[in-house]
Amino acid sequence: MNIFEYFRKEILRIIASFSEEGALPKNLDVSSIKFELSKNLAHGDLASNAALVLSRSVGEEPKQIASLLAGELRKIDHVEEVGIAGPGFINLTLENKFWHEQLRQILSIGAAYGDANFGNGDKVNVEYVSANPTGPLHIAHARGAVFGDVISNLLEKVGYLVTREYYINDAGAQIAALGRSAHMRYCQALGDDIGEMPEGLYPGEYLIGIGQELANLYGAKWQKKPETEWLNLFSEFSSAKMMELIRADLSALGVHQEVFTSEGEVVDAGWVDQMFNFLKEKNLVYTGVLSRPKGSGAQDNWEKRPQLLFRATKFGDNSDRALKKTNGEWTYFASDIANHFLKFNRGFRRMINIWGADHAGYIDRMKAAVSGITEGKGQLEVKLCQIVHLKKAGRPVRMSKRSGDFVTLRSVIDEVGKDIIRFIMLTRSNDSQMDFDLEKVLEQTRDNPVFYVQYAHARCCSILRHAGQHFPKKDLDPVSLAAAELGKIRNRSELNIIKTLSAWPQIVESAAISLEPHRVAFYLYDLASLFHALWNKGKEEADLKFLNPRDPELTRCRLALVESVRSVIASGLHSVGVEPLQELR
RNA sequence: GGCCCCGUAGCUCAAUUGGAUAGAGCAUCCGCCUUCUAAGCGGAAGGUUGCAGGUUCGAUUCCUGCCGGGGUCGCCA
Repeated sequence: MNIFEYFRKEILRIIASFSEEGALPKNLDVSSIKFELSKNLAHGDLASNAALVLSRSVGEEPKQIASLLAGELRKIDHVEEVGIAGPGFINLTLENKFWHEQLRQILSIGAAYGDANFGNGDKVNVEYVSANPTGPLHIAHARGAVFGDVISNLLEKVGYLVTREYYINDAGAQIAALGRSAHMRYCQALGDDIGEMPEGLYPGEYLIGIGQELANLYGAKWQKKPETEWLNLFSEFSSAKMMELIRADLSALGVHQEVFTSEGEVVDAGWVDQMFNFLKEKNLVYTGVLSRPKGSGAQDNWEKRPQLLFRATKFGDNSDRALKKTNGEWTYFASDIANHFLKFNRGFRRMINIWGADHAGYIDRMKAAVSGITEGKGQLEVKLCQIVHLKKAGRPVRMSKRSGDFVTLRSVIDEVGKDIIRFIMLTRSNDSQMDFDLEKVLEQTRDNPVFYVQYAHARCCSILRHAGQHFPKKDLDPVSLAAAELGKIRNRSELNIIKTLSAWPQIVESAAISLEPHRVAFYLYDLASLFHALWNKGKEEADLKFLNPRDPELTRCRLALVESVRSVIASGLHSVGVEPLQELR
């Protein structure tokens, strides 16, 4: 049980009974009342804003309400002290016994500690990466990949039924360009001198192998033929190959999506037509002319053109949006609406998309489309990941798309490993831009959070290994440690660690609700920091060492603490998809 | 020019979604290695949260207007 939830319920119960007696008004809005771990030790263990929140509707000073509530809070088990401070905060100090009991709980729940069930098994679709299969992934894709993946883990952890999804943009002009590029490489493999790759095609070396494969498969069959005869074949072949590559890269990053939806298949299955008919029926499409975009930019070739438009403005977008190109083809937007229409029909009312910051301008129209296509019953949330700048020793690593010369995600994985990439990607809020420095992330110092957290976990393991020399193995498993006489844990630093461990379920919950997985990374860093500090105290005060062969009872208490720290760090690392290390070498 | 994100300690970033004295790391200065891994720990110093208003018991957080940086702007995806 989440302790904050527990005390919240207690205070709500107290408020309700005062309402009943008439000491407080009835039907108070208590929704924003909460308990938190006190930031400042001088403020006790837990703090509540209850009196401040109620002040206005009750019509009394916060402090008066606080003292009314305080009298009852004092009667709750394990509450040692109730204080009123500042503008009217209620501070609880709890008996050590309460924290010992928390420790016992954490140990007996084990890896499931922090899990919750408020998702109620509701279906959520999380779509992320969704890069065009026109080339390998690079580091910015990794940010979205990790972000989406960890969001999914966290939502599962709190009880949602999550589907991780990748939407493959395997239709349209860019895929045709891929097919043409592959044809160039194919001709090259057959001995042609292709010279420079023409503007608009993909010059990257990754297509050379595909050209060779096509040459092996078909010989010279398509070498001199007109494009219309081979384009589809070449496009499909190479985009399929690219998807294999991308999936392998994702897998190397520890990202495994359950569903890969092909844009081409969505179109072929008629979902665009269905979507269009639906919108038409609801009078949400018309043929019209958009006004010229204002401001600078290369709009010199702009001219008035009637287009098939979706009434996005009806749902808050600031312009209606084109569904068909002037050549009669559906726009990307149209097939993306169809994709969301399909998702909704697959039973997802809640859809979460993770996009790169360059798609920010697309959010309003897509949300508008989802509102339209689901008649307001579906909900789309879009989270953006800001740009990642790849660096090496502080210097930018230049990536030129024109030459096709860029650092692939795969090469970064090979260089630093997936765990480091995953963790580093969570050391910034998704709204902040970030630098990814290939050298700094490998440093084994305190300013490398991955290392620092791993080191804490390894330290716990090391202590437990050493303990094995003094205790039989069966006495060291979490369950038997939970049975230890924990009353000997009295030191402030130790109790602080238990308090921090008690906040873990709340961290998971808030990270899942706000879709902000970086909170987990910061929490793990803080927990690791407390643990390292305690470890070091053992050097100054020998009786704070975890292992004390002369006092087996005390040692078992300490080991209980160590094991619970290990367990929560491991659980947090698993949530972010990082393998906890037993030892660092 | 419109829209979106960012602006917090010298630097890189947090801040439990409106809470108390705004916190970490790096860099600077001062301490700590016969150890359960010093790959670490403790302490000091560092702030008008870009600027100006507003909302209220209370604003880094919400609103308005500016300033600066980034992104994006009919048929590309």
